[in-house]
Amino acid sequence: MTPIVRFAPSPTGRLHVGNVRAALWNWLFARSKGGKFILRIDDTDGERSTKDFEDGIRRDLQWLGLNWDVTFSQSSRFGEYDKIADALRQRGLLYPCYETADDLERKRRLQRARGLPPVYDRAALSLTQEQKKSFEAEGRKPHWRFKLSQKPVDWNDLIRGETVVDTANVSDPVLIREDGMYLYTLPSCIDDIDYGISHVIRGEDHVTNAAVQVEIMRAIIDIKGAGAVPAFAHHSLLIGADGQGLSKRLGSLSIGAMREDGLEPQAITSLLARLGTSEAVTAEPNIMALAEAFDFAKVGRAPARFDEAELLALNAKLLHETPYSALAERLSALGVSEELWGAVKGNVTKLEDASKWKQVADGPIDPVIEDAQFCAKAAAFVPDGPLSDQSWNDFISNVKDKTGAKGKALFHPLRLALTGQEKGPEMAAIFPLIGAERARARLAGERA
RNA sequence: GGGCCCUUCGUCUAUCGGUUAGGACGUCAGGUUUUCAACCUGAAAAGAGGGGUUCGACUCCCCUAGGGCCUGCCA
Repeated sequence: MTPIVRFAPSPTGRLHVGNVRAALWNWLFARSKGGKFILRIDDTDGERSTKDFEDGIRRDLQWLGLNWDVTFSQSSRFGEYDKIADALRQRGLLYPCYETADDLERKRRLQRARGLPPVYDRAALSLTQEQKKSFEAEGRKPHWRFKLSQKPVDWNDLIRGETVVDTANVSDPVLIREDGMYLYTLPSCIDDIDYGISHVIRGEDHVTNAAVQVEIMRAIIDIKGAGAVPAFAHHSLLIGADGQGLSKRLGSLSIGAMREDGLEPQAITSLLARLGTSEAVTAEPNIMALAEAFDFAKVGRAPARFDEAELLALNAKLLHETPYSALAERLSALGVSEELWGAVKGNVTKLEDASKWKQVADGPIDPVIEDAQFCAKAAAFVPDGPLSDQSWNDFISNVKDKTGAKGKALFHPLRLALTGQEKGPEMAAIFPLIGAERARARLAGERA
């Protein structure tokens, strides 16, 4: 049986590192097993969902290389949800409640104050027909809760192992709001059954939900007379480099922001695929290679730290290892030649850094003159005509002979004058690209 | 407040009662580059604390501390 998995974002915000990790692991698992990856847009909340967010999510996933086999939106399936909801009502598994949000809030506070878990007391279950009618007569609309079994639900989680959640400690979930809008819970369960989802891979913030969903899915399977409860894999969530939860600063960790910042998608997927696993994090230009090594057995249970500095370092490493041919289009758009890339790639963190070195090669830049006399003397030894690979060596030997400078005292002032930078690529490689004329001018302290 | 999960080098982790506690990234050192970065090689670096159980605990149990998550008419 080949797996069918889904990533189900709600289009109420941008994709960030946290939900991309879930998306990526779903994708890697599907691809490693020759399965299907479904992108489902959970847009039952018509007020908060926007087309812009949906488009953004699709764009981000595509940019990362996470292509999908099937995609659909929940808003196109309300008819299906209505059918199941009716069947659940008939079976007494979906019952109307008339408490207001304030009522519920008050109850919860009271329970908490008494040291009790804030679980819904099912008061609505003992409402008489007359009471319900009088609520309706007042113009009150019910919200609808699913009646849980109040028994332990267990499953063998692919990451967490044997997991048990006692639904006696969980409130009967509201499936339909007072205004008739579906919460994500029921549509998600129906879709997972209808689309034959074999594995639900997501964050551990859904562990309790899983128990609830198992019960709902069993009811749906019973109604339909077909379908199967999927396997679950709940991974730990990411925390920040400071060891604290990520939720507060998710905005800056959006994939869109990273793209705009000039990061390579492969750096992001390389890090997120292996962070929190026993697999070493390496710069992996080919996302399929990540899929081949993917295995739930390698996934740890402790929260893993996401460090932007690590991502940046990985981005640099990736670029250092990438040949010109793979980047030709983007580099030529920056006006960076293969020769220049070869000389400077070891000194870039982001691709756009190559522009800085193009500027150094083509000018104009302001030289940094440490020792004007020394630089002026050196200028006299810049060879004439086009410079070659050998030119730097010839030049430096002459300067050394005539000035007596050597080592750092020799190189440092020349590097500063010629490139304006403290550090950079090997001078022998970049010297010919700067050219004799500009080199003389810069050594004289002129902008060139 | 209640529930669930977690805690090994700075970081991600291996170990599934007996190991010189291994690897990767980072750090540092050396090499190379007649400088720096890059690159190559090497080194330093860890079982949160306290109790048990055991001939023997990183490993099993309990407590403490710390962290994450859930506890919504959000997802």
